[in-house]
Amino acid sequence: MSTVSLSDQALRRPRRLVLAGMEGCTNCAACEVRGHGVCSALADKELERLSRAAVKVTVPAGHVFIEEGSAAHDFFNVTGGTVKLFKSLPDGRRQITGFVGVGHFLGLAVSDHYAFGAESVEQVQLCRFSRTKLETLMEEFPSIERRLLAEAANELVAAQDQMLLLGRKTAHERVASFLCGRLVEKYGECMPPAADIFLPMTRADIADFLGLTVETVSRTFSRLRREHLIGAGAGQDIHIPSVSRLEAIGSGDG
Amino acid sequence: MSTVSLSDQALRRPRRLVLAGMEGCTNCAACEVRGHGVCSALADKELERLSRAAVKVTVPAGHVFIEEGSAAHDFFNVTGGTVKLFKSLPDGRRQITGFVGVGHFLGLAVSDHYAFGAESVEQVQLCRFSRTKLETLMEEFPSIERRLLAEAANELVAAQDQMLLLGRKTAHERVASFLCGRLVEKYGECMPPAADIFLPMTRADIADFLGLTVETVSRTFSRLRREHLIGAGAGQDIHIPSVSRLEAIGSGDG
DNA sequence: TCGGGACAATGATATAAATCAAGAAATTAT
DNA sequence: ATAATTTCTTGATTTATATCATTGTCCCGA
Repeated sequence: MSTVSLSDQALRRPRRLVLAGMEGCTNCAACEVRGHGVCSALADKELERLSRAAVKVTVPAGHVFIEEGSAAHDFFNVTGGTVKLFKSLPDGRRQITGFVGVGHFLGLAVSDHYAFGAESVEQVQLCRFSRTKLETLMEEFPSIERRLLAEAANELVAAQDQMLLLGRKTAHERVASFLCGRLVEKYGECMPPAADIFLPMTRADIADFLGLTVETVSRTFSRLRREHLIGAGAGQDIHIPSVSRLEAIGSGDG
Repeated sequence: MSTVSLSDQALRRPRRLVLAGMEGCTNCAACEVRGHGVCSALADKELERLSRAAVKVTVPAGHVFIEEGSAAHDFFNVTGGTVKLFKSLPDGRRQITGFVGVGHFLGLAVSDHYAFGAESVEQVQLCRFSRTKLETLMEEFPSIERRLLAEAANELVAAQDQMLLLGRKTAHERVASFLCGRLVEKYGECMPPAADIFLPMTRADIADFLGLTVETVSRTFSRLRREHLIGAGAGQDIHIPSVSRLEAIGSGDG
């Protein structure tokens, strides 16, 4: 049995998939049991092939493992930890385009160079495939392609939400949206009325994700605290007494 | 879904697609001739099937043909004109996530409701498919799936560029990036040293795309004119005397 | 040819967020 | 533990862009 395994959530990510026939696992026990993370949407034979083609890698916190603009040889599946994806301007301004967690694929580049950089936020586990191998596998097993299409469609929706945030929301709304996003990441569809979240990233990362400065992010957290929209405890652990109130703020209904 | 935007880095747009065997067109003469907009990456037999499954629709300028949040029954391919995709906040703030032109697919929704709205900028021709039919066709012809994956990957790159623009660029840089994006749309890889473009959208649309106000967009055009980065002629026809200088501004190297 | 309505440009002023500056916590190293 | 860093918070001030207000320009229909 191969020791290399794709993340458990790899194929269960998108709650509802784009197209018929992709309903697959959205947390299926089967995946858990098999321990390979690639869900029932893929046949066992395909799973075998994927697993054998992957190399497991561990990246310590704070390491850039995809350099912006470098040759795009590999394709990754996150099996542990959180990764930040970013783009930069020549003078150092930086935009984090997303935080991706367990189960996400990355490296679906358009050209033969990565259009973005990737850095580990915490210690991260990855499954690495060569892209040429992935192409071969896709030829053989179209279900992989379907899985990637579903992932891409989900990311596209997230990207559009983020564009609305960056283009039109206030700092207050941005931070609220961000916290709601983390809640979705943690709870998916079944959102509790109150919740706690852990933020592995720094204020600076949050600022670069929300198109703000560290100071504004910090001030906004303080304001949310003052308004009792988040609990008093500072730092990385955030208590949210009323998820719905926060959602209202984040979606501009505040 | 959203396309376009194509700022700075997006200059290395689609041309080369994600995966082997997807080289196909993004405006190929063949498509023009065939008149269905579905590119050469698809075999003739598949094209036949797609064409027969599609209904051709003409939408006059300024019509919303996808209502935000409405049930996602259909899937479209743009065969003429320009479409704007957008998301709104309850109080009317709006973000245009992309302008999409001939050859683009749209409606690759994640759920059974569209996450965005779509409105024609000019008179638009569309091929409409039912999504269920598309699913059937995809089962039969995996190359369609591959084509959609390529499109989605391209849009994702464009979306990341747009996030960098919205989160970190100045008004000056945003407008320059926007113009460069239109140039890429028109000329693709082979960019002339100087060029003219026609902007079918209003200043208000440009503002909603760039996360600015109409006034700022107008002022920025005036500034670019004053700096001789664009020609003196006002309105929708823009002359760009030095494409490379504009690109430098747009990519933050100004 | 004229007149009305949308679109665009420009000026004056307001403001949200950035920048500059300093101290307080938290983390890591010694 | 204690020192050295880094991260976070808060305050004072500046600034880029938004907002408000006005005028000019381009269409299109009568």
